[in-house]
Amino acid sequence: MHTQTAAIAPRQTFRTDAASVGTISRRPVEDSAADPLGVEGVRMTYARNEEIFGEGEPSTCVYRVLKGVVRTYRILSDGRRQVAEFYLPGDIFGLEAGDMHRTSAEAVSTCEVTAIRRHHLVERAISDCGAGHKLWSLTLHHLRRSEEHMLVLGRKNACERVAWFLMDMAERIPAHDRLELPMSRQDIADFLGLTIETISRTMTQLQDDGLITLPSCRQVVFRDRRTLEDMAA
Amino acid sequence: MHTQTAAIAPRQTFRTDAASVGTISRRPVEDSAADPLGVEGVRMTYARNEEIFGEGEPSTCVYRVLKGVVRTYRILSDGRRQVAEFYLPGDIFGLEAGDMHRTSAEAVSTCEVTAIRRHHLVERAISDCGAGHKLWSLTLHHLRRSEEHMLVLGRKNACERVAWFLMDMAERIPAHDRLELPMSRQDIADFLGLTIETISRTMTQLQDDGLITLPSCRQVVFRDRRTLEDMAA
DNA sequence: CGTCTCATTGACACCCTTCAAACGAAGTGG
DNA sequence: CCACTTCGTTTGAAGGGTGTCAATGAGACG
Repeated sequence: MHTQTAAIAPRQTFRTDAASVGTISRRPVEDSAADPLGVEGVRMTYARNEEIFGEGEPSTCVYRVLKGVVRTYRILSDGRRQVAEFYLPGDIFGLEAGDMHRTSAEAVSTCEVTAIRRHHLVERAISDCGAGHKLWSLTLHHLRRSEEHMLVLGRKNACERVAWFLMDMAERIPAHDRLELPMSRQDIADFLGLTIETISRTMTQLQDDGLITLPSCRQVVFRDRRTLEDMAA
Repeated sequence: MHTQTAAIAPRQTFRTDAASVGTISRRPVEDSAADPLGVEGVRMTYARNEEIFGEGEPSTCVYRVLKGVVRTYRILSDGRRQVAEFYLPGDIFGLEAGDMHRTSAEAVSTCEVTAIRRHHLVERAISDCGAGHKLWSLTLHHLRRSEEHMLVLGRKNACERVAWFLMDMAERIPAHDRLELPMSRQDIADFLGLTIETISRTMTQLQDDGLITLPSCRQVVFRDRRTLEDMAA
């Protein structure tokens, strides 16, 4: 199944810990789950770092996150990785133009998803225009986010990227001036087109500047949202 | 109309030359033009660097390129610009999730487009599921390209970016081992997240390495496609 | 308490940017 | 036909931001 992931750089070794639990967690948890798209799906659980689908695999399902966080990404032959998006509970991922996945998807944390057969969705989109329109809107929304991401990757410096990331996550995981990061520094780095060291240095600098405090490496407390938002803009 | 483009860096001054011809060229050329999306549109011409729509404006139309090239982009308050995509004849642009444009669009060269009323398209998508499905596919295709672009911006060096760009353009503008670039170095730089100087230096280096020749700054002749494709991958 | 993984911090290198100047092509006017 | 201007491109020199390499620190777990 892993056609493209033959020669991966040493960094990706963390992925191996999923193999040990893969066969167990990949079984469906419940037979059916009602979905907001109006198509029945199958509930699945994935362990941390377990692959949900891989680049080059046939695109049979579309997924909706129930619990946990999922990342989609692409990798170059030498192991450089670009995380395209993080998907939080309620988010839908795995929609593809063709019948092959162009990105890979993995569980950032232990997570539950509903898997919806792609052809069920397409059939419904063809018969029910309302559902089709909803899917289109969803894709347009993804495209808009993707274009924003391109602006960040192409034109913003490390500080602005991190500030943007924190503001974006804070918006998606609402909590009063406090943010629990669901992903590692490496994930953030690969999302922002930086290295883990730069993420770390930038975070501590934001702390030194009095914009945030870091009770632990996964927790961020906002102390000056206004300035952060200005940096992120 | 230009709500967001108040304080732009000096670099954007080239845009002013469109103003002189804007009122003339903006008139419809023909009343109606059959479109592959099955909705009638109005043919328009735009001068080089003329704005087709701006960030923040209401999204009333979707466009199809007939002649010339269009760029869509976003800019930061200090003038940094990220070109999201170049649209060639046959391409469709201007589709938005909401009723407001999140990017701006300008004519790279003098160009003709068909403008299709957005609500006509949406109405048709709602009544004709086939058309709706086509629009969805189109958006998914854009999303796929956008994710590839993110990988380039986030993880590739200057050489790889330029090689990728040249290979991509060569694929979209087919001609035997020869490519006529429709856009300036500045456009390429802003598309690839680099500076104009880096683009120039990289191009001459590719020439020195025997991979391309540059008869003029807009013309590229491919001498070693294999190596270029390896760099681009 | 030892091990493992991930995060932080430091020193240094390098790729790309910045600033500056020269170059070339196209257009204009004498 | 030739100066002159203008705009875009090329080239050079120097600096800075981020990457690389390496060591240390901090939790989690057995």
